[in-house]
Amino acid sequence: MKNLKVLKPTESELEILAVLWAQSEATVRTVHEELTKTKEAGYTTTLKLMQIMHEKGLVTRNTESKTHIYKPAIDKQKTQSQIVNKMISSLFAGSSVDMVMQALGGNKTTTAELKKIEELIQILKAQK
Amino acid sequence: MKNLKVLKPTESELEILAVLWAQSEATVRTVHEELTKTKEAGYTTTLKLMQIMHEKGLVTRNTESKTHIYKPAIDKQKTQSQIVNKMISSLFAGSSVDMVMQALGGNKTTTAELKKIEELIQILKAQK
DNA sequence: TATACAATACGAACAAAATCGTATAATTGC
DNA sequence: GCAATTATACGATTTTGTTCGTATTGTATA
Repeated sequence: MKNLKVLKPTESELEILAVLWAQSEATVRTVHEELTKTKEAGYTTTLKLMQIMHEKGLVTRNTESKTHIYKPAIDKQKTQSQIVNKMISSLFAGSSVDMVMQALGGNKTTTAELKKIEELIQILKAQK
Repeated sequence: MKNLKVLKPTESELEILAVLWAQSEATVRTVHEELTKTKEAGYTTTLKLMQIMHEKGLVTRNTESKTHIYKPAIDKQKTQSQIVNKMISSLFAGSSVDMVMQALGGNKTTTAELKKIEELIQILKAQK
């Protein structure tokens, strides 16, 4: 009995999770430095956020040494999928295709990437 | 000088915008009835939300008759793209492909939809 | 025209998230 | 060992979003 209730990370929490997913684990300082590459934030703010995330069970932490080490406690794929699906249903009236079009339409996708998606589509079609 | 500052609708506001986008225009009552198909909400709550959206410039309204008529004031495509792009950058480390894979991977996409995406890809490839 | 009904306005309360200051404890380098 | 530094804890405040009750006004109709 662990993740029964759906944990819905906030915007800020997602940013922190993204760092943790990328690095597997990190200290508050590391996370904070990563975040401040993109946006303004005070150190204690990041600290507090991560403490709250710990309370919520979004992260685990090792407190053996003074400097705590945090790890993500929820699955990256699952979380991504949850959020994407929610967005598809609320913002794209349930049409994943519409969303994909929006995502790819920006013309920023390289040929190689397009090829990758084509391959995925082949696989999916084969499964039908 | 219209949309200079990025208007970031909240969750609830997006739900309302979705209705307005779908119907072009609507009264509070109509929007509210649409919303309550999905979720619980008091009428005055919806009303208040729409009034706030008006203050923020997310919608316009015609107040000639007693019953006001609301229209979306921000563009559907632009808004969708904004949100999707933000998600790609914050949740998928900037990889639109990763997000597309997540969106399509759920195995809920029909063959017809897959075909549509393939066509889109052809078009995009032709543009390179 | 009076009554019932439907709509808006508005303020207040509540809730959730984010921000930050300060206290305190551990650690490090002289 | 002590000062400076770095970390956590924690409470308080602020900000933002949501919810709802109540007052008021317009509208239709009996």
